[in-house]
Amino acid sequence: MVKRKAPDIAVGRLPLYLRVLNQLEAEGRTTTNSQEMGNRLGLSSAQIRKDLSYFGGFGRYGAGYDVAYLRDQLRRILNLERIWPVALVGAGHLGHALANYGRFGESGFEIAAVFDTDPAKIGQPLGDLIVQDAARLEEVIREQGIVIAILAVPAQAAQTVAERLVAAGVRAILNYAPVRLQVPEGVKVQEIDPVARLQHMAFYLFRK
Amino acid sequence: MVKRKAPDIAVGRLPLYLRVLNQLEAEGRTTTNSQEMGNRLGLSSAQIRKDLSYFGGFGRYGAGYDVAYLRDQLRRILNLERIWPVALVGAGHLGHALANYGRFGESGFEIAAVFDTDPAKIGQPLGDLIVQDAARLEEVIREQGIVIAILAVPAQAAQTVAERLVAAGVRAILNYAPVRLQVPEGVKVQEIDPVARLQHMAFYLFRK
DNA sequence: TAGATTGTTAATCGATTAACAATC
DNA sequence: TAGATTGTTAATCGATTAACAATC
Repeated sequence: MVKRKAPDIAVGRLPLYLRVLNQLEAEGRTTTNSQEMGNRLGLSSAQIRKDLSYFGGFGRYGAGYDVAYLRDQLRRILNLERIWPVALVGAGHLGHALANYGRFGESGFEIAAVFDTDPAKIGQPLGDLIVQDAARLEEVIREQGIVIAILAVPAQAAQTVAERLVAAGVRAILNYAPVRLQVPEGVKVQEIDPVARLQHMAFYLFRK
Repeated sequence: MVKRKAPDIAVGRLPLYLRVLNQLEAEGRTTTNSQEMGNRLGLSSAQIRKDLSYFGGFGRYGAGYDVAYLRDQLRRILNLERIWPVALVGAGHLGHALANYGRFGESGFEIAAVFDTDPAKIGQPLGDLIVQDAARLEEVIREQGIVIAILAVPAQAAQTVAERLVAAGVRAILNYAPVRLQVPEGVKVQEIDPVARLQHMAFYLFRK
């Protein structure tokens, strides 16, 4: 039986499963099952079993899943067995929050370089790093073999910076600018737009 | 012909359409069409026309859409003709970035109160506001008639705070904590988890 | 009128769920 | 073995797209 390629939407849920497994482990739990994981995430148990089945069989019939084992498997599948160095572009308020975000390290990522164009910011410390001149973006990214970037620059600068990142070898961009980036085939982009999320929810609020 | 209720996934794209219309307007454009909007968002023109059709007919046959008119209609549909006061819980690095985020005001939202439990933070200024004791959460939220909150607290505090928010009248939560909140029917939650997004993209990166 | 683009229908595609045989 | 839960299939559900009549 040939296994169908996992749809992107299923891949996108794997990090949630990983998150739940980490939580379970922190609670001292050693086994779980698709029903319990589903409850914690508001998903059906069938969906969880189906998503996992794209990648293999990780459970034991009648007994569920070993928390540590499934967690390790998901980390392997998601390419998280190494620490990915990440370039952060933009050292404004958001850049500061991201540079100080404690969860990257334990999750497989590490901010390895921070850039800005503002002369007042260049040279200043940010977390463990020093803000570098964005003019040196390509150079530093190539030197450090960075393939993941976080874009925290103003909307009007985002597309240009994205193109420079891609030219320098970046293949995944977490984009905080409210712009749909145009990138070549093979480059992944995920957009984070809190305003769009708030507006989405506002639709359901009662008019007062 | 009875109009089918708009699916949530279509509602969630309306803010993107609104964003594009604002951009077009900033560029001085007065008309557009579904093809152009689709190009800018990486969506098909059919999808845009279909999404809009759940709410009415906003275009002109042969001529496309009037930018300002469609923008106004989307603002009306999304309940953005008023400024929604928003409670921000958590005055850490992320809270600071959010309190200083310039885009809320022009988008229909305004951070109206900031809370934290840390005595070192309570009383300190944050943007135009003063950080208040989280003990007074319910009181302030009720007083100000706040129904939208942004949760920027540590994961282990998130569920408890969410319950207090809901009890105080909040009906929409933008959740930055890496936890799937359990909330009653009728309360909307949107989760923002940059780590999950990075992990999603890491799946597609070449193993090195 | 000719040309263009909407709004809508129907077809297609893909994702979720229900159900259950497999199996520990 | 009895009980439990997986992994997988097939059915269902829902979203997207193609196509085109409507219409300015």
